[in-house]
Amino acid sequence: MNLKQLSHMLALSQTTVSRALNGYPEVNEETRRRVMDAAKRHGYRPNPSARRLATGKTGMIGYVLPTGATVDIDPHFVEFLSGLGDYARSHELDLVLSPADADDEETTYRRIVANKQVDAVYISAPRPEDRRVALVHALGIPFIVHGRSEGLDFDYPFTDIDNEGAFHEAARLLIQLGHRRLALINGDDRETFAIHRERGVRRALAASGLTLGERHVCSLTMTEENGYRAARRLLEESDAPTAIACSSLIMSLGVVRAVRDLGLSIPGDVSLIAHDDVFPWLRPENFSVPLSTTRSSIRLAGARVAERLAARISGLEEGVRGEVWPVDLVVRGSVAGAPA
Amino acid sequence: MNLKQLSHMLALSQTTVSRALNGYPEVNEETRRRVMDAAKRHGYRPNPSARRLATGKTGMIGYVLPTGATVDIDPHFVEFLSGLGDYARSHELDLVLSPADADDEETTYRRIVANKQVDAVYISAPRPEDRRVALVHALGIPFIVHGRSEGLDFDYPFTDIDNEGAFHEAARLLIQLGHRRLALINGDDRETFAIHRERGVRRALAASGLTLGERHVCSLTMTEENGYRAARRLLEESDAPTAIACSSLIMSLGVVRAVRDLGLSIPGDVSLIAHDDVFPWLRPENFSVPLSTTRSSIRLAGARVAERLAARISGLEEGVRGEVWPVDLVVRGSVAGAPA
DNA sequence: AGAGTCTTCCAAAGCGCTTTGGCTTTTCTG
DNA sequence: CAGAAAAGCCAAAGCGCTTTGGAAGACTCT
Repeated sequence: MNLKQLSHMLALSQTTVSRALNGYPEVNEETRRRVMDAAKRHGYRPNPSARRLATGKTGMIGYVLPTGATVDIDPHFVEFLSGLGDYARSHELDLVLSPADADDEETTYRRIVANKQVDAVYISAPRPEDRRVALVHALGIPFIVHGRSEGLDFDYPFTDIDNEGAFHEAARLLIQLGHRRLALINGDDRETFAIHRERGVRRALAASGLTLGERHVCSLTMTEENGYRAARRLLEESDAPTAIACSSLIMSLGVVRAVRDLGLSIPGDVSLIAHDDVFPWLRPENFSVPLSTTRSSIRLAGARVAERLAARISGLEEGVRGEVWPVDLVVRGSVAGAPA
Repeated sequence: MNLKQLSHMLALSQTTVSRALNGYPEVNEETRRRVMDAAKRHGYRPNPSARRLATGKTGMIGYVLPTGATVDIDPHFVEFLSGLGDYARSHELDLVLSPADADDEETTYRRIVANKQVDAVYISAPRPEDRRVALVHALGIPFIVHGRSEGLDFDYPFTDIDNEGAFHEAARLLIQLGHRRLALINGDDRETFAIHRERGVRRALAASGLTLGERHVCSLTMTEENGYRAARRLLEESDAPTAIACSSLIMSLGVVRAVRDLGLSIPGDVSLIAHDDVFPWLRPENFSVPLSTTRSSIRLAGARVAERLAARISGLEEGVRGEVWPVDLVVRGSVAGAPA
């Protein structure tokens, strides 16, 4: 059932039927009702391919997915996706993942924009002076950044959490508990979130006249193994830290294992606070020693990004407002006063 | 730059240019070269929206993503996606995720097929008599099932691993080591993979005149917490198992924690074998006691599914061949002879 | 009543591609 | 060398929708 058939059986022109269906004002309410009715009764659904050729609108939001034999997709992605998908569904939006060579995402961005394959895109895991952000900005497609870049000479819309604030608070708590030697086991510090977290820790330390030793900050992809290695290296040093802030729950699994392997204990010998993106399958309260966390649901962020993308597509949101969500500090058993 | 312009500047008809570009035979090789050349030089890329309206081909593969406030996307998904994306990229395929109400995926399948939004779909986590499989089969869109259904009155193409064989081997090893009371901590047993795994364990036990006690098999979503609960319940019973087979690495984190909480040890008091889908961020050899596993890369499966989808789209693969991959049994420190 | 203004609808021109059917020209065949 | 077959190209008709530019009729106003 296409528009032609429908309009023919209504003895109306395609124009009128199309307009009736799309809510244009220049059609009699009585007529509109008739059209709507017939459309529903015959299960008419406009062909999206035709519509997108005519309008350029696709009803899809895009994400460029870096791939490659050595490229691992962040497990956080799936949680973000849960939120994004949940919102997208309610607005009849689909998500298209365009796989790209991780070393050349630009080509893919250009392609999906030039081909009008999606109405908007989002960008995740941004870095300072992120080229993708600059690119989509230049290309003029609606977009939202999940996270923040830095050092760009223009403003752009983003949704981020207060990584600096979160880690500042975490560090401040540890310092208040008497810790003097803190360490940070961070994610990839080419990404802004990691930079902000480090900044937060440093700021808290500085406020008490302390510093973050150069060897006391690690930047690694967030795997259990890397958490283990980092913790092990840190704790075997002569000036081992008495408290660790860790950027991910997965890494802290490794940290906990390292602590145990070294015959140390949490929080007796070392306090631990990690960032929790809220996974349904791994919860900080269930760690052998319940883990203190800075918590922010990445799933909620996904839903929010979808919401803003939808708003931008339909013109309801304009401007370049960046929003920064506060992060909860949840204190559990893994922190205690510094050992004597 | 569109076809019209290009053909005009080549002084050829759109027909000829289109055919030259798409490799049709009825065009002079010399002409084809000229066309190809000009196309490249001017960076001509056919508009996909127009192409899909004309041909019905979209260059996209689809996946219906169950969503909802209480629905969690399986963390395995992201690894599968890595493989799928990696292959898809090399074939210029995009992946479209269509979020659906988890209680009504059918509507979404019908929509994406009716609208010709994708060239093929894949289905994951199938159940016996899976309605989605029956549906896409009936709708006639090319598809591959990742995993297997059961009890369907038609054949269909799938890529699965030998779950039954894997858990049969695992259980057989444990039995050979003298274990008599095995337990299975399984995933959701409404899904075929879990049924097959249980079947494998039972078959191995039966071969030695043993059985799987009713209370010795748990079926839960695969979270750390559920692994803990299940293990704890099992090990606190009077006829506690001396060996556990576990369906996921994440769950076994909880199992290990439970064992430790109860003052028991692996493998002294209880042997443990888990299934490993191969996550980059959590590796069985790094467990405090290196974990024996049945191993199969879900990422490879993703790539294979993409490969088969691409083949089916281009007509290179036909028929309903199901393929079943063997699974490695990797023995590490977590298994030992049964305690006296 | 005539002019002007709405209201309501329509015909037709796109959107940019593929493909059918046919028309020349060239090449082969007996 | 005539006739048939093959090669190479083209015009135009879709694909199914939106949107432009009217037009016809109804209504208002002076």
